[in-house]
Amino acid sequence: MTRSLRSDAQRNRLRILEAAEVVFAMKGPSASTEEIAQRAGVGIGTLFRHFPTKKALLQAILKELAVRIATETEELVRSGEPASAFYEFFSRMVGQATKQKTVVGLLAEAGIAVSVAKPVNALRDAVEALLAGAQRAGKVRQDVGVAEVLALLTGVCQASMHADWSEELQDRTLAVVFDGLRPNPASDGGPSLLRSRSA
Amino acid sequence: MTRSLRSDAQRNRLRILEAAEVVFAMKGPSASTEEIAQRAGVGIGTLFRHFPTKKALLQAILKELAVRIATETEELVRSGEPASAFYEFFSRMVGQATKQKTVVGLLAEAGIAVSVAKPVNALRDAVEALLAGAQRAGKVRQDVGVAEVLALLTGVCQASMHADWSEELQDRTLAVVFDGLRPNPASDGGPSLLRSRSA
DNA sequence: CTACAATCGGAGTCTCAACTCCTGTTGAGT
DNA sequence: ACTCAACAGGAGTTGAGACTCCGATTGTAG
Repeated sequence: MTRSLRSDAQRNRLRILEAAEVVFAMKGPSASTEEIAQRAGVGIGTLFRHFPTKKALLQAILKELAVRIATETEELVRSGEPASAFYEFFSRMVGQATKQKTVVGLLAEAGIAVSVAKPVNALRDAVEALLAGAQRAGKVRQDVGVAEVLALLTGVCQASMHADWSEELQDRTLAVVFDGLRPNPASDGGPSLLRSRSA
Repeated sequence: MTRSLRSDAQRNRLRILEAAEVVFAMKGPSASTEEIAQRAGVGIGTLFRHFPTKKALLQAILKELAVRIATETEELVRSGEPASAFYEFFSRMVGQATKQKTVVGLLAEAGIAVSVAKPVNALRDAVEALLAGAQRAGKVRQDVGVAEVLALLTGVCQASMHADWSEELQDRTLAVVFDGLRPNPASDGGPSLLRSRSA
């Protein structure tokens, strides 16, 4: 298998990971590897020794992020009220996106139909559980699925990241989305755009 | 003022504009100038003679797009039913974004508080009129403003562009947003996330 | 038809960022 | 303490894309 790294190598690997997380969060995936190396206090060569390509480094960060968020989300699922948990999660996510540009990329990957990576799937599953709970509690309409939720989440995050919204605008926008997600007591009669879920 | 260009120069300018529109629409703003020049059937030098920087070219395209969309939108405002016009416009916009990557950039600019360019402001005004009409017709709740609408529109467009959605997912997502935008007959009582509009 | 200024074209420059290579250094087993 | 494979570091290579320069062309005024 993989023999354990020399102590200094371990330390540097960690430093690089930490630096990359910060830099990618601030500047997005287009941040330069040199900046990361500098922030980590290592040479560029060292960075590429540990992560053969920039893409590999980005994926490592994304994976870590996915695990952290998935864990948080699972906790939300478990501990307590499914009613507010779902909306809480949604808000928190959007709030982070403004500063954590990485989450947007992450969500985009989660939106892809069949994700290969396990942590991303875990995140998707956690969101699904959250949604299911809120639906059982009657706080989210029955006819939406994870796909739409992820889609909405991605959209709002991306938009809020690009043009940085005021907190008020963010709240207002979320309020509209949330109202759309809530079950509508007066939904009998009018022709809905929503076809009933077939599968 | 500006003396009229030589005939061949006019022709080339047009060709470049057309080519740029197509290429930017397909590949987004990161498309290379060389590809545009090639598609237009002119040399790179010619391209940069007409548009001193890539940015200038992009802005020219964006401006044109803004004018076209603003015009269409104004027509929607004028001719007929304000009720469906608003939702029609929203849907159409999202539908285009998948293939016209340029519209996303355009909307992002429109979201900025004080836009400098006239065409962009015209677009914003047209959307505002559309919204006002739909609100007067009772088809959109009173407490949303252009800012939120533009924000929502941008978000959904960006998301649909990035991961290309199936048509069904697109419809479902739009349905949720639309339901959020509609006035809620049963909105008395429950604590709403929406603070009443102050200004 | 001629002259010539406006225009064209594309090889070449410049910049920036990912990635490589090789020399010097160091952790750790003996 | 000694050895040496593993590792660090950063100058240098490579590639891509925006932009420049100037000799070759061409529209058009006279």
